[in-house]
Amino acid sequence: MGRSRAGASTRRRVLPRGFYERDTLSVTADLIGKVLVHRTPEGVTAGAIVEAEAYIGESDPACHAAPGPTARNEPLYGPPGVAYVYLNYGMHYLVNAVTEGRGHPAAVLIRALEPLEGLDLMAGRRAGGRRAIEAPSLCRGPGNLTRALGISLAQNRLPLTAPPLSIEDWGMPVGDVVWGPRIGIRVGTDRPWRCWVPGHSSVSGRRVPIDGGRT
DNA sequence: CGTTCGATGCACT
DNA sequence: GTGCATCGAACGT
Repeated sequence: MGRSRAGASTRRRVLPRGFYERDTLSVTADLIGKVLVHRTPEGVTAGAIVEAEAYIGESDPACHAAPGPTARNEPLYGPPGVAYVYLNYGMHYLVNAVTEGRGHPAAVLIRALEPLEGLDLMAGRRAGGRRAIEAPSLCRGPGNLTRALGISLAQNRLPLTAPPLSIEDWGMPVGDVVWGPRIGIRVGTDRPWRCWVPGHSSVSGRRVPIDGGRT
């Protein structure tokens, strides 16, 4: 047993299906600090979740289950612990973790990661002939993180409880999280179901809450 | 700083 | 045909 790294725990536990088989707001909060990992032939990319949103049930107008069962949202009605990926605005893939189960369609949208592993690969996938992307921006925003990790419709319905796509506990220290309204949606903005690490440089949207940001 | 707006594919009405 | 769970360039203040 090589104790490889100094400091942080080296134990890496893949979250089991039972983790997701709970009320969605609890899962959302508990996903903060967990690590989304994608293992591909190109290499491994991974990042700690620092921002997520809950979408809960057919009564949530912003949830894809709002219209009832359709071809696209079918994964929401399936077992929890599965990836729900879809194409938005014709160009961005968004990844969710399906929760609850038992015919109760709900999911957590992963909105931002703190890059931990495979930063060069992320940068290569993000590159678009523009200037170099700073590390905190590589996985800032739901469309950006899927691109950085190489997640597309090919990963839709994959279990998150085993490679190649998994969410793991790497023993990352987690401080306080805060809640606020979900962003980027036209309906259901009244529900404070967005959860994030306050002040984190990889969180999307306006990251300086109230006090005014200094410097 | 701030806001506006085009890109681009497809699920759903 | 309409409208997105987005992003970033372009422009205004």
